[in-house]
Amino acid sequence: MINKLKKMGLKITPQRLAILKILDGNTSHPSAEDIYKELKPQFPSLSLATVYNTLEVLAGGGEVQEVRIKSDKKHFDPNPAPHCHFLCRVCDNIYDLDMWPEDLQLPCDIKGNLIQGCNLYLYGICFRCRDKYKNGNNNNNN
Amino acid sequence: MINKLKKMGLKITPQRLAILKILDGNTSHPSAEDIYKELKPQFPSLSLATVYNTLEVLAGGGEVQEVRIKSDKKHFDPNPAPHCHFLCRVCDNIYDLDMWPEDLQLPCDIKGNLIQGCNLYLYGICFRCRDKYKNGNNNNNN
DNA sequence: AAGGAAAATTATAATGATTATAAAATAACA
DNA sequence: TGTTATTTTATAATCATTATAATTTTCCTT
Ligand SMILES: [Mn+2]
Ligand SMILES: [Mn+2]
Ligand SMILES: [Zn+2]
Ligand SMILES: [Zn+2]
Repeated sequence: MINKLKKMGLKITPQRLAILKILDGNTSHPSAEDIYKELKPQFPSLSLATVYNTLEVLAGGGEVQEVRIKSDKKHFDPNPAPHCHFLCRVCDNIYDLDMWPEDLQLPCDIKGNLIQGCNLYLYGICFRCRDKYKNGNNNNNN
Repeated sequence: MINKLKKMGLKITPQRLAILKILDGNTSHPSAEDIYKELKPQFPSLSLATVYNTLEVLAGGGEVQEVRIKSDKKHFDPNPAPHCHFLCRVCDNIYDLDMWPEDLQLPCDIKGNLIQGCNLYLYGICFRCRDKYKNGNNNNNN
């Protein structure tokens, strides 16, 4: 955790450690504001700009990846490896999906173009929301 | 062209026809502002809001697709079929790439999730820009 | 062809996520 | 412990997109 910051030549600060701690192993793909709201109680002086700055530098260093599956807001993923993201249009959650086109290993060459990065975004209805509909609307437990 | 509008129950206006004409067969993936700037000389009264409204209704009707390969701006594509987009980090152009994962035909089911839509975005250096570098910087014709 | 309702266009303001700025605080090194 | 570069913070600015409301236009009916 601390190593990630040192590796990038960044100073260790409580704010950065807290942000990294939230991200570590997190598969919920939080936005900058999500992280800010989660930390604000423990860090009353925390600034949203600090969260943005930290996420930007982590992304620039390849330690986290930006997920731009929604049109209005960026989300962040501590797993920097290219993998498939799925947005459920019903519950609005972003999920990892364990599928990746075999013929797309980076970096690669496609018709003379050098492919260095890739995003695969899927949209639909997650199995949880499908199940809810399947069970009918007679029991309205959202 | 006119049929697309009628099919969607929209009124035929000069502005909409002009926007559709620009889009027809266009593979440059223009933004709303690109289209606005191109039309403004011929339509001095044209409002940017009209361009946005038209693109939104066309996208909603499945006649064009939004391309969100850049983080700051939406681009539009008259080809509504899912296909692969590639952003060159050098020239900043968006290109179509003729590749699509075999195992991803829509709609489909992945682990219980219903997949209805998909975006595949690639990033790198296009063959044109690679050629320029290959030929060295001694002839500086950008 | 003229009238009129509904829809579209326009100018303009509002929104909201993100980025920039500059002063104050802090981390890390000697 | 002191010094300096970095970071945090509060705040303002940016800018693509969306909302609003008045004006204009389409298009169906007469
Ligand atoms: Mn993920
Ligand atoms: Mn395209
Ligand atoms: Zn869901
Ligand atoms: Zn290029």
